[in-house]
Amino acid sequence: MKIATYNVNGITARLPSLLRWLEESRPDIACLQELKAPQERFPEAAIRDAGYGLVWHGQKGWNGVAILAREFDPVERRRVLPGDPEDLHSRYIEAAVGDMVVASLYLPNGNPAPGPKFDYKLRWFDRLMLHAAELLASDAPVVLAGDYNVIPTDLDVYAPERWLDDALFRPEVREAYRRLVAQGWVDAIRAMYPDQRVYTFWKYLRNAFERDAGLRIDHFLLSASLATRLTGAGVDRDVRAREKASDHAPVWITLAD
DNA sequence: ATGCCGTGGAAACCACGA
Repeated sequence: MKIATYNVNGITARLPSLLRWLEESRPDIACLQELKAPQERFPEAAIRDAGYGLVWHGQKGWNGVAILAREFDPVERRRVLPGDPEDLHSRYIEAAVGDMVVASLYLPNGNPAPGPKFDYKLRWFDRLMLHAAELLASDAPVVLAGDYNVIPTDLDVYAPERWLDDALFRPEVREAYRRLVAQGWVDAIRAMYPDQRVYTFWKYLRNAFERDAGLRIDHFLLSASLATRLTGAGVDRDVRAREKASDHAPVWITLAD
């Protein structure tokens, strides 16, 4: 079982690349973020033609998340993170895929910090923590996959000293991530690569990818029953190297059946 | 230190990203 997460940075602009990657990588489940398309303009037919059932939550202009499952229709459980009826950003969708619960999430960026956007990020984090605790208590196999916009540690950024005041790396955010994981989740990429630098995002600017000036901000959090099945993980860096690439690379894990 | 690049929406520039 292969599960991937991929911030596409615009599903419309990325559709050809996405379809090529799906065919090559053949994930059983793919969580997408930053669709940047309204609900009715998501290219559903093209994804279904590629062999994937799906649920998605679009939004005009920004955000947007989806869950794709190969030869399977995910059963939507929720399309908002509970806790704030006034939050209209489409940043969370959750579905059952077989006996597994899968969430695709796009945590707010939070810059500039401090400020209202940073406050929103921290509030969103609090809501995620409450919901994640409920999911853990359910004892279902759960994977929370997506763009967390969190650099967890110094090992996850090419130049930590340059990111100290950034909303992705501020102490409050690292602490929130640490507390979330401490509920009992396993950070799958870090579990597979305890000491290595693994990046999932490189800015478009200044040849960041060629210099490998990257960040690890796309994460898989696994509940305990899934973590024991973890057999592999990787980043499809070749996809990031292509023409017309997203600034994020697809990230994936494999689980024993 | 920087929005230098990229996307989308609206309008031929702007917001936003991380």
